[in-house]
Amino acid sequence: MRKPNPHPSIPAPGEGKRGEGGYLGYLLRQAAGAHRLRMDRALGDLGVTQPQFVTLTMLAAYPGLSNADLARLALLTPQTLSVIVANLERAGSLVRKPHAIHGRIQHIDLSDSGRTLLRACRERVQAIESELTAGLSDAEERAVRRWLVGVATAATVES
Amino acid sequence: MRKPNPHPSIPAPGEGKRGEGGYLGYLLRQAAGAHRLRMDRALGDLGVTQPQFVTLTMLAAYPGLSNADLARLALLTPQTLSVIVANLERAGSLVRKPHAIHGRIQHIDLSDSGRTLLRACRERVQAIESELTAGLSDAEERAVRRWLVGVATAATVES
DNA sequence: CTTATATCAGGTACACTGATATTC
DNA sequence: CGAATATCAGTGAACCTGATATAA
Repeated sequence: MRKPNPHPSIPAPGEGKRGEGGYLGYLLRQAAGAHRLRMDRALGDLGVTQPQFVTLTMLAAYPGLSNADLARLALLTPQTLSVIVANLERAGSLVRKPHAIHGRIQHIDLSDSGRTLLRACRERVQAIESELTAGLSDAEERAVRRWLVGVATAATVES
Repeated sequence: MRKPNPHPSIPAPGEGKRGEGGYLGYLLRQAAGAHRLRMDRALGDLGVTQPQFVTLTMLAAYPGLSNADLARLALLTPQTLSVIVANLERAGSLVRKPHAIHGRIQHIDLSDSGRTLLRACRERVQAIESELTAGLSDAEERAVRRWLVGVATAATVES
């Protein structure tokens, strides 16, 4: 039992009845977990988590989004995302404008320090990103992207 | 919240400088999150989470693994996995044999109810699995699998 | 002494449901 | 009233690091 796994190369259990490789969902989870780990390591000393990085990136691309908007984009509940936003606000990375003229909507924007922080994050993430695409042909990368988007949106459709 | 989401189609922010679609890691996280959500919904009333399902599946494929073994396979720390194992043990889905003859290794096996539970989980997961591969040609599925495995193992190699 | 195992202790971010208040 | 927003309260599984004890 000591070395049941000289190099698991991820066994991916599951009856490969009609297929070959076992659960695709298992591989998806495995890959996402590994990626999350690398991101945590890369961004850890900046005090930024993966969900926080996503949120910062969203806000950089679409300034002034509301909590609810962000939750929809991230496919999370507003309550969940409000925690992430609160943590980022506590760190001074973003600013909420209670303003909104009408409604109780709170528009959220990156602060200057938030923008600086995001730039620092991007530098580190770039290296990881490049490795993700390394070894993929253009056609393969397109297929992978299309598949990922499909999986992400499929869950959105039903409900 | 009923249908707040006509269909964002996941913007995937990130400067598409040299590429087109933005962060691949973002899409990966998005897809994994959506998949986790679907799994939670499908397995929720069985009281099983995705990590627990993975662990059960592992044990079915490789009975008698230790906590440390499982942690390595799942790319997690032993402490993290021990929590998952503890939850499964509390539910009576698995049995730990303090035995081990030598060492303090605790061999873990599915209980009868654990096996029954796993069967029930599989039925529900099958549907989700099929949807994952739907719309993929054989070549594309191979590419996706290869990519996922690569991403998962890349993090393993370094350290 | 070194390595691997298990486990205790502590901490945190994430993610959920449920209930409430506000505003259009 | 209905719909969308925000937010409070509570719960819990999953992650982590660090320290400890035991055994090969």
